[in-house]
Amino acid sequence: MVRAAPYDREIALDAAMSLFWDKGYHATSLKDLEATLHMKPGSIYAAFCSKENLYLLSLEHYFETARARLRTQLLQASSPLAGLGEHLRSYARLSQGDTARQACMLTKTLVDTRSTDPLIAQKTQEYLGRIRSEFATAFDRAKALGELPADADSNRLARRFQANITALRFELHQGAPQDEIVNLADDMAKELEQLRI
Amino acid sequence: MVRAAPYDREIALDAAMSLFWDKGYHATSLKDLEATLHMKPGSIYAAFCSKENLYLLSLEHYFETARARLRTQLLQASSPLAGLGEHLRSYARLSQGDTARQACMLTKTLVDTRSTDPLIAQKTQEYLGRIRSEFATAFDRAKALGELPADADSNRLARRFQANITALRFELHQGAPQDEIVNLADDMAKELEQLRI
DNA sequence: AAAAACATTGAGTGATTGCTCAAAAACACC
DNA sequence: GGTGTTTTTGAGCAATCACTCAATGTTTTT
Repeated sequence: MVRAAPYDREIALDAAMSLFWDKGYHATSLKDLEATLHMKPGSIYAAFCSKENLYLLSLEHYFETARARLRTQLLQASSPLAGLGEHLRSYARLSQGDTARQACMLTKTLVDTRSTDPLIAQKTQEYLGRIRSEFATAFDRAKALGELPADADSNRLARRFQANITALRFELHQGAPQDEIVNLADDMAKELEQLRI
Repeated sequence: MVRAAPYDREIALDAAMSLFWDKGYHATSLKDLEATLHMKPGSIYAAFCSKENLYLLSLEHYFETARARLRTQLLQASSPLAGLGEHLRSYARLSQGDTARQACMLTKTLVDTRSTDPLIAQKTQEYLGRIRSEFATAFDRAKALGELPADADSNRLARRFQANITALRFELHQGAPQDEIVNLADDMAKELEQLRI
């Protein structure tokens, strides 16, 4: 009998994340995970304790990745507002093929677990809040740099911005035609740029 | 043995809708349905064929109800744009308690079934499209009445409007504080009213 | 090279899944 | 009140669920 290569925690976690992101918590079975992670049930439980815990770890992995991507995107931009606008429009450029990855995993998770898995739902709310505060920080920087009026409400703008992204990504997930997605992202980006002065 | 009262199809369907809306398709078991509908498995299958079919019927019931509510709301308003604005703000007035009913069932369904139940997902997309065309019709009426410029793009506005509602309801579902919800609805409504001329 | 420590295996656990169907109960008609 | 139809019942089906563990294989330590 050939022994499988020792599992790589990072690779396994990334694969689990993809699967969960695609199918959701409840619709993903251990059989699915065994196949995707190339691990037997015993190994999965030795490494990750439970399906719920594996989901929590996958979710954390998603959050860390998403936040890192956002931060580099904001740092590379010519200004905070430009960075946020670029972030918005970058979703409109996503390939239409990869339907599973188009809606935010945090959004999908909250919908899937809000009334069945308090622990997962709570963690998800926390992550959403932390992403939102990244947006708020960007708006704060915009104020400090004179891109926004000094009396702008960063938290309110952050909530509005996050709501826009949620909606845009849901439209992607829904399968809206590419040109309508681009229009939608344009409308949202214009709204953002109108704040500038 | 006491025989149960003959089931009332409308009442049962409404109860099923509530349960599915709350827990989602995958997380709802037949045991749950039996308890909620006060029906034994045999009766459920005699009346509704399968869990999937019961879900489809519940979804249809949701759609009909939601559309009817929207239509009366639009008819009662002083103008199309005013009606749409009122529709938006009415979500912000929803009680914070009823977390399950705050996100749109169509939204939740699509997230839950997109990559596992093509039939349900497809029907959901259809219903979302039909709601969107209700919005588009309202924007058309606004144009006809001179509330909007003649060159306004009704379909584009409808998509944007629906995206806003999706986002607003998700924030409700997420548990955002009441005052922030009101602010968000205000931002969206103002955006709508800025179109007027 | 032997022993101790660790990782992986996969058949198998009891519970639960969506669902069936023969029997029984309630109804409609005469 | 008897007969035939319709509806409801609930024990129980095969399949699947999340999960366990003794056995086995692979390293590390000595």
